[in-house]
Amino acid sequence: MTHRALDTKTRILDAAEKLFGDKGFDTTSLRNITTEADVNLAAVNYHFQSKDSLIAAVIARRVEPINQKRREMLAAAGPDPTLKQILMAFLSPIIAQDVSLVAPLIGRILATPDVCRVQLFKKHMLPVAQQFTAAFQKALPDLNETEILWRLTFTAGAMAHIMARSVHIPDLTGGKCDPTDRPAVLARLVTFAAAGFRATEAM
Amino acid sequence: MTHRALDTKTRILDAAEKLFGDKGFDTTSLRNITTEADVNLAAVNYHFQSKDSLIAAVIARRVEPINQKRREMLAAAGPDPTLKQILMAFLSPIIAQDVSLVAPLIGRILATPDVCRVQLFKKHMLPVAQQFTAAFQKALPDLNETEILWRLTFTAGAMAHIMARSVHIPDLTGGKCDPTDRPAVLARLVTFAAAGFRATEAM
DNA sequence: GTCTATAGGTTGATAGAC
DNA sequence: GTCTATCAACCTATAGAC
Repeated sequence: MTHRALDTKTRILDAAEKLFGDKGFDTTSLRNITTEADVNLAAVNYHFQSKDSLIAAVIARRVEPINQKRREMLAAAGPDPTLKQILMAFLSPIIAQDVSLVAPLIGRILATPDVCRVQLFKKHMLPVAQQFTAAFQKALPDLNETEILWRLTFTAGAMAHIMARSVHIPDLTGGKCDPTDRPAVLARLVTFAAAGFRATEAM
Repeated sequence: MTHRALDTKTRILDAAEKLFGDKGFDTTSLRNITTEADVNLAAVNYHFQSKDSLIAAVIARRVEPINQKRREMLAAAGPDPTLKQILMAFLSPIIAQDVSLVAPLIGRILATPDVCRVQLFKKHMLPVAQQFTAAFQKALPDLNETEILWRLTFTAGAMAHIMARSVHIPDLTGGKCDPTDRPAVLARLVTFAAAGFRATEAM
């Protein structure tokens, strides 16, 4: 019996999550991961079959709880949620994430077209997106579905961007924007997106 | 004298731009590029010194004209541009881009933290961002600089997202959103962002 | 300027001992 | 389950002939 806190499989997932977030999926080699996790190189191919399967496992471990939380918050808002409640249910679980470690990973997923489309969007995100589009339609009956889908895309893009670049935002804003204050970021994005969703064509 | 339409250097830049956009900077090898460009492997190290220099050259070739056009549009709007004019000057040159070939590349740049920060943002984007922040402050005197920087970040994120994922948006929206209709996309994003910029804290 | 050839290093994945 | 050792393929970059 070893005195290690976590088992090998978890150690690999943790290390992979960290490195994928820092350097991206392609740049991170299995050797980088096993070194960081302090496990043997062959262990990754024993517990997971391939690098692609490992990527899928890393993503699923973080995305599924977030989507679960999204569904819970949307359900908790009752049968007729307000625009702000819907946006909170969609954004809060991913932005107000406990660890700053998860943010870069999520950002990488959303910013990498190939991995994203195949692994995440088609499997994890599409049902959630449909559920939220329906909620938006109910809250904004004057907006047609196409318009809602566009504005949801814009909102998801803003979210993805502050996730992906959370480390660099202070550098780019002369230290004026602090992305580590998650509740403040969330409040600002909800305000911004809610106004965007309520915009009328004529400006 | 060869019958080739373009010289080797341009052929390399074109091929690199295409492949970087499709597969990302790290995944694309110099061999991929020279094969696509139908030039010799050593040519890339002759005309550019290294892969990093090639990436910088590919980025600069597209980003500089866009930023130039942004400055021109902002100046053309006069000394007191409206919010919509500022947003148009910022978004139009990058979104209403002629070719659909450029969109993935721009998306990749904005989605890759490492290359982005070093190559693009610090060199190309920071002066433009400062110029536009000043314009926003003049148009929205009630908004403090931090708030403007956050909302500009959200807007840039939405822009980056539709650039990076322009190929996949129809797939994710059941064909309802068509990102190839650039003027329509631009109009929608300007409407969305303008409302977001005008939002008041209390919702 | 363009080519071939190759050095020197890294990668993902596996075979087989323990 | 964990290890060592290794394969075959790939990479960037360069040296040197033409």
